[in-house]
Amino acid sequence: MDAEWSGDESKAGAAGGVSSADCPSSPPPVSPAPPSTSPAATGAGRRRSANKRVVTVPLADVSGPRPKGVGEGNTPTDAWAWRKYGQKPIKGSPFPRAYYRCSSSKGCPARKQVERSRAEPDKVIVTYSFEHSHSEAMAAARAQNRQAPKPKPAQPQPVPPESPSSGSHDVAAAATVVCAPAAAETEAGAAAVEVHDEFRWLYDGVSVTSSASPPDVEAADEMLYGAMFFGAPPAPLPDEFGDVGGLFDGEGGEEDAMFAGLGELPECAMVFRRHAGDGISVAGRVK
DNA sequence: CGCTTTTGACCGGCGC
DNA sequence: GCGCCGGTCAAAAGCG
Repeated sequence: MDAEWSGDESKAGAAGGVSSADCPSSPPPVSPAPPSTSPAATGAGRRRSANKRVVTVPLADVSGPRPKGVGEGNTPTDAWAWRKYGQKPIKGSPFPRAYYRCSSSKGCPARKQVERSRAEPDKVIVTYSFEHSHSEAMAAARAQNRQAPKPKPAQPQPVPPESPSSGSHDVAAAATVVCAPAAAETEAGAAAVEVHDEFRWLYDGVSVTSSASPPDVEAADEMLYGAMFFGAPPAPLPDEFGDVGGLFDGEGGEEDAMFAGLGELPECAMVFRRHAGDGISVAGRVK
């Protein structure tokens, strides 16, 4: 497939070379986000040759499932608890990039970078590095325990982050998930407001407003992540999202217009997962 | 009290 | 060999 593999060369990674046009059922009328054009992108991203998953998600989505007490760590909608450990302005990009580490487990090597897409400010590029060395349930429990009291009963996590066969972590699979802004609305909901506050660094000029149903949001979340981490495309994403799309049409004045202009792309989450046979050990810095 | 966020500095890698 | 950039660590402050 056309997964953006930044295994050895993490260039495209955050540079923006992410395939923002992979939606099966949503022909992105939006500019396919010109990959190149980023000066830094070319010469940048050379460090850490670990495989990474590049995920493009709507800004709102990214900040949706975040109650409040939680830091932006939980940004990119997932059941894991993330802790921000750094933020840096990236050359060639008007938006800074935030660095997160998994705080669910102490020795979890999982990391992720969050940055807004240059091409599409309404989307954020989340780059995941390394897999979690613990089960999602654990993280979820932890996360919920302190941040989101949201009752997440059903939803049998398909499979733990661990690899299907190896059952190990380290292994980094690269996946490119492209979601339309519509999803954003879904998750946005009330979170959008908070998002704006906590994600101002991401928004940086982009106002997000919309209303959605939490349940749907979570669903989208699970699905999105399920695909990303479990490599198992949950189910009819387009369908679910399609429905969702219709949910947020009673609000979001500017946002709505904005997204509408984008082409109200339905929700799509393409996942290109791959296995990195080579054992990528956490290149920890021996300081 | 514990955890997370924020900001600055340092280190390492890559390109020229 | 030098410079540039990205990535990570560390310390301090704030909040729940």
